Amino acid sequence: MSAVVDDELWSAIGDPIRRTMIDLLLSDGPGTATSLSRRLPVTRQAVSKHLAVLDRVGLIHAEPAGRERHYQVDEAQLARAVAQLSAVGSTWDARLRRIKRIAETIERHHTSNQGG
Amino acid sequence: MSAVVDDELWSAIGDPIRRTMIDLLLSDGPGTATSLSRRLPVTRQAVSKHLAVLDRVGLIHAEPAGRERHYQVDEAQLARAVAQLSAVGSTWDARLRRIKRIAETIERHHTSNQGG
DNA sequence: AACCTTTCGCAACCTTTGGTTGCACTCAAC
DNA sequence: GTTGAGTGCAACCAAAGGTTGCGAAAGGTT
Repeated sequence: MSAVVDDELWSAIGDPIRRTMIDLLLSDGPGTATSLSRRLPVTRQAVSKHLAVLDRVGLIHAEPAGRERHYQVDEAQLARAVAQLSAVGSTWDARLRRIKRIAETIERHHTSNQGG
Repeated sequence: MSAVVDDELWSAIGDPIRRTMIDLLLSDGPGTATSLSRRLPVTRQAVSKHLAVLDRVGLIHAEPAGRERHYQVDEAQLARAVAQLSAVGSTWDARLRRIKRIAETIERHHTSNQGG
């Protein structure tokens, strides 16, 4: 019954640092562990681990460039992630609406039964 | 530059178990730690801890009923969470589209410069 | 009332994950 | 070839998710 989501993908974007990293890669273009760490409140090594996580689920991929490793967002995979976000969102949204409708129905019953 | 999201709220719904719990509470109505644990792959105590987390960020609230504690979703707060999901989603979506447009522009340049 | 069952909360403990520091290696530039 | 920036690996720490074990409270049964 629960929305069919890829837990790996979700937990990858569930971390606030990783979300910010994706944000940075999208807004500033490809970057390295070092360049990203300069714009984040954690060390290069921590960033490196996060990059490994994102790489493992395919949200980003690395391109060796000399002594550097340039990471960039995999657009298709991120699009999938976005789709899952909106899927879960709309599922909950629909349920909330249904609940609200039922609540209103009950409210009406009360009103008609007990005369306000 | 990153989407303005409530990290507490995000990390609350970032956990797959907690997401499923919200799902269950929405689809089956209010439940207890015990009732939820029967439908989840973790123990009652683990569920109890998750309920505490969700309660702390206001996504659910408890109602003592005899020896039981009935938890139910706070609709307004969940609506806020859904809004944040879609906010992040659409931010990324917009950036992806922009990148795609730029990529196509570059593609066109190549085509016109190198003549195919 | 006494008893048994269910549900809960607390505490101890283990494992994974995110974070840090330290160090050795590589590649580029001088 | 030396120096400097960027990487990767390893050890170590703290917090989070999970488990078991136990004792307490509420409800049903006899």
